Amino acid sequence: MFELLYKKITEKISLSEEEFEVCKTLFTSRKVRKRQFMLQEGDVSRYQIFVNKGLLRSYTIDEKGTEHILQFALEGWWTADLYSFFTEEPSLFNIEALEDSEVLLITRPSWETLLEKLPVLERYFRILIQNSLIATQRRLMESLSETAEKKYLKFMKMYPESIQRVPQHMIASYLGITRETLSRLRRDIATGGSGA
Amino acid sequence: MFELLYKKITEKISLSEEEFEVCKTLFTSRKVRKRQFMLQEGDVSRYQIFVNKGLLRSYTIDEKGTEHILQFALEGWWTADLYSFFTEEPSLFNIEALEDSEVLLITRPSWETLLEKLPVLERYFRILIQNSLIATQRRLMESLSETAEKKYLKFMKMYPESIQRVPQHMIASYLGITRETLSRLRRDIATGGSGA
DNA sequence: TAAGAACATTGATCTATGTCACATTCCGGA
DNA sequence: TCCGGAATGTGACATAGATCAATGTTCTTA
Repeated sequence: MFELLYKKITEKISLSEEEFEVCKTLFTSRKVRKRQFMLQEGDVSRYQIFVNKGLLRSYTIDEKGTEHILQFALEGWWTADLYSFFTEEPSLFNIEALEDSEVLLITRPSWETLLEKLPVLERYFRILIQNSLIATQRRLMESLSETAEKKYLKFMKMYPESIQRVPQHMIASYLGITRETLSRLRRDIATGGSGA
Repeated sequence: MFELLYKKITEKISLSEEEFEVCKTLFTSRKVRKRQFMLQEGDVSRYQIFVNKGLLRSYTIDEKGTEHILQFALEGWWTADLYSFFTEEPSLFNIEALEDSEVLLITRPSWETLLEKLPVLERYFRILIQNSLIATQRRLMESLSETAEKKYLKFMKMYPESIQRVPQHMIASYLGITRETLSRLRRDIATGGSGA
């Protein structure tokens, strides 16, 4: 149940199995079914979520009712609304399972305890968040400079696995284009397209 | 010379003046003139930059030659190309002073030393990067969902006067619109506009 | 295993914003 | 204090992608 988390942590920092025992006492495990919500807009994000198995997405809905996906979270990834988690303000995000999944949850108080007992985890989370920031900055720059087609091609290269598991209209929503546009540009790529 | 840095750090974590002495030995100070570059595309980002005084911007240039501004960095802010800084790969970013400025620089090796000697700074940097991630995620979601005009109005609300004093074409470039579009929507706001 | 829901495709049309070209204003340095 | 380049403004036109509407396809679950 905790193997993946231990593996992920020790990829970034060194942590003995004895130290890791502390983690086991502070996380709780939960199974979630496809389409089940871990967080709904307006609620406070009570947990940081580690995905043990399955796939989640976090997204907002704008005034027009259009969904915008911030993140897909696969096995071994973390997700949460960090702002809401730390400030306890209501969240603007929804977090929903796209497949039957298994997650590890940690509450804010447990998380504080964890960092007190294992301060070396500050480094782990710093690295994690740092990589996330780098990726988000890149995505922002690309969203401002690339055409819809290039964004899609880069996404496919970057996340080949997600392509198989996520419906197209959600990929469109992640890329900031409509499902119709994505459908059309896929057709164009498939026919004459770019390669040949 | 180090007062602002000390103030900024102790806003987030507690650090005695004695401990802070270590910092003083690991940073170097530099004055930069307006239009001077701290980093140019293709070079490795050798420093993390703390802005003591003045204003910098970091930006990329796409294949069409269009500039896209990732960040304005005011007094008390950090900037760097984190990816390049940590991987030592050539950077895709330029970092340029928009005013005569004064910065504190820390190299990668010094930064590693700093964290070894003062591990409590892991927490400081974690919090810093976390806030940056939250802000970048919000900016990304807004760039996907808002009109040019709303993005501009939010920008004006969000940022202090000093940033609003940067040339308009740079604000346009930060918002991901052309200077012509910004010019026109400012006219529209000024005349009939939104308020009245 | 059938019916409804979710998902994908396609055509016609619309629109916000980009592009290009030129005029005007502003500002820093000799 | 004047010059030249940077910055801004504006009109005419182009276009990527959105929107609307209809149809076809594939899950899923009772």
